[in-house]
Amino acid sequence: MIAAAEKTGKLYLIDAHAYLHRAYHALPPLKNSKGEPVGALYGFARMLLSLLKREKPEFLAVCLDMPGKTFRHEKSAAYKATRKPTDQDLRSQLAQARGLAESMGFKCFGVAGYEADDVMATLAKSGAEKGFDVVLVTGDKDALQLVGGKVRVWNESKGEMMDAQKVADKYKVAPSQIVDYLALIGDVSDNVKGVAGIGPVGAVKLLAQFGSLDRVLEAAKAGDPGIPERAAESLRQSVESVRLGRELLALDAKTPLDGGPGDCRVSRPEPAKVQETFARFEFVSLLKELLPGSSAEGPAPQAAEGTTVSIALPQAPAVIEPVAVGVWLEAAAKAGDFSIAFCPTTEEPSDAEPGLPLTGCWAFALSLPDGTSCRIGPDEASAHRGALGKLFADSTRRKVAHDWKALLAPLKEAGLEAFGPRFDTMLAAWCVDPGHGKYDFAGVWKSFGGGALAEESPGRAALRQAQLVWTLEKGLKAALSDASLMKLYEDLELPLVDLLWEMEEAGIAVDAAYLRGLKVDFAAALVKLKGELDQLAGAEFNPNSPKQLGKLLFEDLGLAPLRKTPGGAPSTDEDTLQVLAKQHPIPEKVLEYREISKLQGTYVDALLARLDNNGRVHTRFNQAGTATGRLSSLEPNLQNIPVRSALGQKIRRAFVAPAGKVLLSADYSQIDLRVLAHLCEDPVLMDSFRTGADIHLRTASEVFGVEPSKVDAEMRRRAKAVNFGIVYGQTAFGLSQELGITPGAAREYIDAYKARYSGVAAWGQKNLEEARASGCVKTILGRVRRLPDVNAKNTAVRQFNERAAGNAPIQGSSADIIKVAMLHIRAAQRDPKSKLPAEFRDARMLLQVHDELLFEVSAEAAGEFGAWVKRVMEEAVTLKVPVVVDVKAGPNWQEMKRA
DNA sequence: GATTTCACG
DNA sequence: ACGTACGTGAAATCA
Repeated sequence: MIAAAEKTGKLYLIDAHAYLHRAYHALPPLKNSKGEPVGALYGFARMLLSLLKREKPEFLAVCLDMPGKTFRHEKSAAYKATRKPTDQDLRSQLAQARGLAESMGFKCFGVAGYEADDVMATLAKSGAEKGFDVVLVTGDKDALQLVGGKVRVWNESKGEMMDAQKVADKYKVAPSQIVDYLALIGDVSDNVKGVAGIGPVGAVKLLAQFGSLDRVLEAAKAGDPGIPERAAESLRQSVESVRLGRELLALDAKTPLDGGPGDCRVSRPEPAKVQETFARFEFVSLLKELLPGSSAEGPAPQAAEGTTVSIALPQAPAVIEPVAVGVWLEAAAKAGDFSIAFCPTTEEPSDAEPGLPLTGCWAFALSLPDGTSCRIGPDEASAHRGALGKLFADSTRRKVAHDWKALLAPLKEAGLEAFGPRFDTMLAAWCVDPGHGKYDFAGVWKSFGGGALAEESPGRAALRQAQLVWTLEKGLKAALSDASLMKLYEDLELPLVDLLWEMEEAGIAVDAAYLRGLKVDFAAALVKLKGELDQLAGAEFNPNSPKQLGKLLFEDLGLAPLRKTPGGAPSTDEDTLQVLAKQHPIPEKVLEYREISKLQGTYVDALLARLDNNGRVHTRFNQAGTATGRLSSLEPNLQNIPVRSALGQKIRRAFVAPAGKVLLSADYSQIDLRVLAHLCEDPVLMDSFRTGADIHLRTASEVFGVEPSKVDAEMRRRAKAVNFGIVYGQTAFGLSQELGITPGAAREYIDAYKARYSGVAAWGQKNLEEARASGCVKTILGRVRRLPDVNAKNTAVRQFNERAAGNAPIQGSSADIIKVAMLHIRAAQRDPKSKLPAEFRDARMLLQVHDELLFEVSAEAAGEFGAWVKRVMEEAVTLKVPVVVDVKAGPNWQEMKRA
C-alpha cells in the first residue's frame, strides 16, 4: 500500500499573543457579567472570525507563548528585561486563549521554554517542505526572517503581504539578512541593543557590502577600508553583544511539537463546545456569526426596552389538510372572516402536489380562523364562481393576508375582487419593527418568534400560510397597539396598498426607438474605449473587473492605492481613479468606460427588456423593505434613474408622456432640512426657511461668518455638504473626504455649524439620549425605528446606530409626509363629491422618488393640475416652517420646465 | 453567493 | 486602535 500524499493548501499561522496584546490595549476594558475581563479574548476571537470569513483558510494553527522563562532568558539576563510586567487582567486572558481557540475548532501549539515565534518558525519550515503555502499572521518584524519560497508574512493591521521581494523593497535587505540587520540596529521590544552609531541606513550599507553580520564583524576587525573607522571601532566593541542579540533574534525552527501542519486542517467547530465557551465569555454577537441560528445561553446583554418585539408565536403546528371547496364554502358561510394566501403555480404537472390546480397560472389557499382550509384554482373558481364572488365582495367579512399588494393582480385575474376591511400581516410586521430587511411570510414568522418553518412545496406553503396568518395577525395587532402604531398602519400604510398597485399597473411610457438608438451609440463608444484601453495597457483586460483593473494599476503600473475595500483589496472606485488620473491616462478612460457600461447594462438594456406591449415599463414598489419608512422600487428600480451626469440625462430623456400628455414632476424642496428645522426648532434654521432664503448660501454665511453677499460658489458648495452631513450624522472624516479637505478643517466647519445652529446640536443630543433610553426613535407620525445596538460596546456598531438614530426621524418623517400627500391626492381624485375637473381625475400618478411625484397628465390641464398638486402636497402636513413644492412639466422626464 | 461598484434621494 | 455620512437596488465578476 502506498500512503496517499498528504493534502496541502494554504497554511495560516497565527501569533496569538500578539493579537491578545493588541486587543487588550486597543479595546475598552470589557468585562462579562461576572466581572471577568474578556476584552482581549473578544478581540482575538473577532480577529479569528474575520480571518475565517475573509481568507477561508484550509489549514490554520494558533501559536501561543507559554508562561515562564524561555531558552532566550537562559542566554541573556537582559532579554525582554525592559518590558513591564503583564497586567493581571491580561494574564488571566492569555491563560484562557488556548481554550477559546480550541473551542472554535483551531489546532493550537504552545511549548514550554519556546516562544510563539519559534513555534511559527518550526511549522513554517515543515509546512513549506511539505508543500504548503505558508502565511504567518503577525506584525512582528522578527518573523520576516522566515520569508522566502512558500513562506510569506501577513501584517494584518497594515494589510501588507510580505514576500521576499516586498521585504527587499521595504528594508533593502534579503529576508535571510533580517536577523543580522535587526541585530545591528537593535530591537527595543526585545531589549536587543544593537551597535552604537549604526542605524537602518548604515546596517543596509554594511550588509549590502559584506553580505552577513559575521563578515561585517570580520571586516571591522581587519580594519577593512570599506568601513569608516568610527563605525569599525563601535563594531569591534560590540562583537559580543551583537552576536548575542543575533542569537536571541534568530528563531528556532526545531521546536518540539506534538503535531505538524497536516494536523491543522480547519474544521467546523462543535456547536456545543463553542456555545459553551462563548456563553461563558458572553460573546453573543460572535456566536451568531460563527453559528447562525444559535443563541448564547446565560445573561444576554441588557437590551433597552423597545429594541426588540416578541409576540409570543408558538411553534408552527402541523398543516391541516384542505377540504373540498364546496365543503369549505358551507363552513365559511357560517363563519365570518377568512384568510387568503397566493400560491404561485406552474404549468408543469407535479406528482408531489396532486391537489394543486394545474390549468392556470394562479391558485389560492383560503382558510377560516379555525384552520378549515381549501385550495382554489381556475377550475374551482369557475365551478363556484357565484359563492366565491359573494364571499369576496362581502364587506362584513374581514380578509387577512400577508402582502395584499402581491395578491391584487392574481385576484383580479381570477375575477375575485375583494371588498371590505383587510389586515395585512406583512405591513403590520414592518410597522412594528422595520429593521429586518425582508418581510416574506416565513421570515416574519421566524423573526417574531415563531421559529423556522420547514421548506415546503408552494402549495403546502400557501396552505400553511393561510392557516398560520391568524396567529400572526393576533400578535401583530397587539404589538401595533402597544407601540401606538395602529393609526400609522391603518390610516397610512394600508390605504397606500391600492394606490401603489395602481401606480405599478399604470407603468410609464418609454421611447423604445430612442433607447435603441442610444444602445447603438453606447455600444460603439464602449468598443472604441476598450480598444484604446487595451492599447494603453499593452494587453487585453476587462475594465469592469475590479480584480483585473487592480492588478493592472497597482501591480503592473505600480500606482499607489488610495484605500482598501471592505474585503481588503485596493479599491478602484471613482474617487481613486480620479486621483490616479493625474498620474496615468488609463484611469480616466476606465472612468469613461465604466460610466457608459453602467448606463448600458443597468438602464438601456434593462428598460428595453422590460417594455410591455404598450411600450411601458412597470416597477414594483416595495412598501415593507426600508428601515426608515421610505418606499423602494424594484424590477426595474425607477427610483435611481440617472440625472446628475450629462450622459445619464440621456437615459432620463427616454421616459416620455404619450401623445397629448405631459409628464409632470412635483418635488419637495429641501424636505429633509425643513423636517429637521421642525424637529429641532433652531431659530436660525427656521428663520432661513421662513424668509425663503437660499438655504446653503445662508449656511455658508453663518458657518464662514461672512455677509450673504460675500459668499462665493465654493463656500456655498462646502456649506451644502455640511447641510447634507448634518442630516446623515456626519463625522469630520466623512466631511473631509467629501470635500477633499483635511479632517481638521472639516472639524472646524462642523464646530462652527454647531455653534451657529445650537438648536440642531441640542436636538441631536436629546434625540440620542432618548434613543439610548428607549431603544428606538420616532417620526412625526410616530413611525418607529428600533435601534437594538445603540448601546453596543463595539464602537463601530454603536456609532453606526447613533448616526442612524439621528437620520431616521428625518428621513422617515419626510417619507411620512409624501405618503400623506399621495393619499390626499388620490382621495380627492376618487371622491365623487370633490369638484375636480375630469382631467385632474384622469391624471395618473406614476412614480414616487422619495421627495418627488411624477404624473402623466393631459397637456392642456397640466398647468392647473400642477398648481393643485403643489397645494395638496404643501398642505399634507403643517410644520413649524413652510413646506415648498416645485412643479415642472415637459414631454419627457429630462426636458422639464417650471410650470 | 459574495464582492465591488455605482445609479438615485 | 479602528473606522469613518443616512437610505436604497442592480449589474458584473469571480469563486
